[in-house]
Amino acid sequence: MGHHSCCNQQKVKRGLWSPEEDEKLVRYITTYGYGCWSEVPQKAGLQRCGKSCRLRWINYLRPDIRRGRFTPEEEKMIINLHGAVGNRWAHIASHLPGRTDNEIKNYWNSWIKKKIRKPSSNNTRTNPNQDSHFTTPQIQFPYLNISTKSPAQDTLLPLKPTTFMFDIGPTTAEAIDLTNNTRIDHILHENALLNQENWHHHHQQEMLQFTPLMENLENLMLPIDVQNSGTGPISEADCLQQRNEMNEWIEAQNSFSGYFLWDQAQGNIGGEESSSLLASYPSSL
DNA sequence: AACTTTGTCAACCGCCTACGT
DNA sequence: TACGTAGGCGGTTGACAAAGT
Repeated sequence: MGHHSCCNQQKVKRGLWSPEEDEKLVRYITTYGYGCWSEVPQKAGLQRCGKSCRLRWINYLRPDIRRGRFTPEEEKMIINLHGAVGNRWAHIASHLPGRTDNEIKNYWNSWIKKKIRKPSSNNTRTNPNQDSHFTTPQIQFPYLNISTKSPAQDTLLPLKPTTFMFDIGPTTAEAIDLTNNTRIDHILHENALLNQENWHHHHQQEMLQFTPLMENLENLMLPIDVQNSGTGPISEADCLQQRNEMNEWIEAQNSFSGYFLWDQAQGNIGGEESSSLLASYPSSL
């Protein structure tokens, strides 16, 4: 009773892992890989449940894990992403190579505790909302409410209006080189794949990574949204077109001041269609 | 030095979803 | 369709260490 459903067997060990157990798990995984975690304990000679093995591997033993303090860049990333997507730790972790959801969650929770304990002392931010639950500044741009679908359409159509979903991916923001089209290619390609297979998992976070000249944004966004709204998965050709339009637009700009987290789904939660710009990084608004 | 409080973080719990039967 | 299982996820716990008294 009280034991996890996967761990019903009598002699299942729990608690901290010993170095011997770690060694067994590492040896097994590096030799045979992991297809089915529930088989791993028996095959690796461990008195653990598969879930425990999985967790130990993912959070501690896998070779590409990154340990130690978060860098300032990582901290910024966490704060901004949390402002956009909330407690979706796995999602946030996917943007920080080598970091685990657990680690980020722990970091965030202890950071929150510190902030609560020391309210507003050494707080350099200007937005008073941030101390409540550390959202990034919420700035509404009503003229960018471009979704025109009804809630019914929302459930019927597999594809939300796309806007541009610029997911910064596994690299840090600094790695984005706007003079280099390769990065843009990658992002748009990722966008295409997501729209075909996985859109609903990612729709909450959309990034606009260009200068916030709103009239230009509006000009740019509207046609593309209309074009792709409810028409099914975006093709590679559409992505190429998006890229070309975007490149033209980028070239027309004189400066780049950051990227922006764009949460189009937010308004849909309450049944009201709206979009909001949630955060900017690294520039301030 | 002894004890208490606070902080950190690995690991667990229970819920959820996907998938197979 | 209903059910069972595996794995992914976020919330939470608790062991241990560090800091404070």
